[in-house]
Amino acid sequence: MALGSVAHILDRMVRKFEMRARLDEADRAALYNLPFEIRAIPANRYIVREGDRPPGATLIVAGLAYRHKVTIDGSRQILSVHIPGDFVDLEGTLLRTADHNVQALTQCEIAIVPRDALVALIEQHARLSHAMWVDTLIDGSIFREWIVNVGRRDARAGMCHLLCEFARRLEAAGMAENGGYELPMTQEQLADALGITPVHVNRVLRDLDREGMIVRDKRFVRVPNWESLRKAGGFNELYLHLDQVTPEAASPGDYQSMRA
Amino acid sequence: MALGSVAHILDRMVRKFEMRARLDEADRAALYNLPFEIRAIPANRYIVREGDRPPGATLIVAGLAYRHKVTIDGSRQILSVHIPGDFVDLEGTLLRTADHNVQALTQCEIAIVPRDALVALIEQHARLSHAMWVDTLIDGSIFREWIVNVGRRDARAGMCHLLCEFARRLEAAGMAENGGYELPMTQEQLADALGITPVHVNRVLRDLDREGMIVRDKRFVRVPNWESLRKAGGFNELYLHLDQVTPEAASPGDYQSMRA
DNA sequence: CGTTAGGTTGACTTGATTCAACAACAGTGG
DNA sequence: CCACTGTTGTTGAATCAAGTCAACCTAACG
Repeated sequence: MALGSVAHILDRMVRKFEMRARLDEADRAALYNLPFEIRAIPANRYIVREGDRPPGATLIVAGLAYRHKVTIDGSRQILSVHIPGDFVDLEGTLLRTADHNVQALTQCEIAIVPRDALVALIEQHARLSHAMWVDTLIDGSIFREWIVNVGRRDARAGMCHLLCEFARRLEAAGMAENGGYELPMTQEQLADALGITPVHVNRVLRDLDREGMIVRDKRFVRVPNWESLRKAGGFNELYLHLDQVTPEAASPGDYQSMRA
Repeated sequence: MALGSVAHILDRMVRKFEMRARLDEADRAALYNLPFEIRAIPANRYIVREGDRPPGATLIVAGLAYRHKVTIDGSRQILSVHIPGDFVDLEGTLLRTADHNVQALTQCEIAIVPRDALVALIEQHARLSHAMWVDTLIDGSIFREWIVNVGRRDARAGMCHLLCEFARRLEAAGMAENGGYELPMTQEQLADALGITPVHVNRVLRDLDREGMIVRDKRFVRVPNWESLRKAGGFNELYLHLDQVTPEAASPGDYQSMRA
């Protein structure tokens, strides 16, 4: 994507896929020519519900959203948090039915791309299909790390890891100010992401704060010492595949601006 | 795949992808013409290590394998268990580096498909690329359910859920005898899959056995009352997408034999 | 036939939950 | 403008599910 071009609704999505495979002009044009319908979603509104058969794929254009499942006894597990540029329901679109819920974390703007247009796109553009597949693989990698986070890290380490992940992802997306970021999640939502209780989230955050691992101002989090947070969470960003380009792809430097 | 044909090394893989998208003769032929190298792997041998850059994709031909990660403090989390027909390291092949380990659970036979051949295949066969992508989406769905399992189910429910998942998957693959199956995992491995300790696994299994929820003979598990195990685990097989065919795909009934 | 991996059980400890109260704050309507 | 209300955050005390430690048992195997 040429620098200096007028910002477009789909820019973030296109930019992301350019990091996933080497696209040519036709690929880019095809992405930008996708039909879509923009919709504004207030915070906390459901975007997809388990069991839905959505008519199209949902792309986050602005705001944050999260996936979650609710168990039979009513407890909720948050599965991932998504940022602008992410498709959040390829499952519901390409598989038959959505197997989990997607809900707006903050106020969102979403673009709905009709299923047929998406299917036609991937049938006609092998590289785009490849890029989207790689994207799905990376999502899977993040899910795997979350299994580790809830399965094998205690509350404190899990929280540190989660904060590290958000920091790096928001930073990579240019959504973090220097040394901190706005994390618009309630403690209850953090609890549901970590598989613990809100009360315990509160205690863990308090302790991290007291020890100087983080500095909180409302929901803005600042990390004075990245290295100690990273160690406390056992965080290794390999699983985010932030530098992911296919081996054939762009020469080094092309995406440096994304990695600050 | 025509019934009655001579069994082929790649049959299970081809059969699986036929459930993921409607393939034509050329697609099938391309799959069967993939070059590969067969290798025998003893139980517990590593197949892929975190950080590896494998030269090709590994397909399980016979036996079981599992993915896992080890945290900084040495505890292990098992991420998934794989059966014949599954590719286990598309991550290492299509992304730059493997972000987790893959280890043989039992003695395995694997087929290694060179990376270039695989990339050529997906570039030339949109439907195959689609099928494999759908497969990755389903893997992701299973990972998500595992996040719920370790995050929001207690040890007992988690174990029941895990046993249900294995039952259904092995059944769908024709690897379960009626009413039971061989689960070749040690209690330590079950513990690492559930994010608990081996000692606790032992107690949970003992309790389930005493209550008549399961009947054990070595590692062969029989489920006398499927419905009660299903309820105790809060198991809903939607997430396995066992019936997954693309909407345009095969007419109903084609795969009934798989679902006993 | 000793060695080892896996399984089993009891006693004790601990990280996290539960319950319950209260504080801070934003929004809403009289 | 303030009282009212609901959501989110905070803290203490009691309880519990799961972990830890340690002993011992069993079966497989070179």
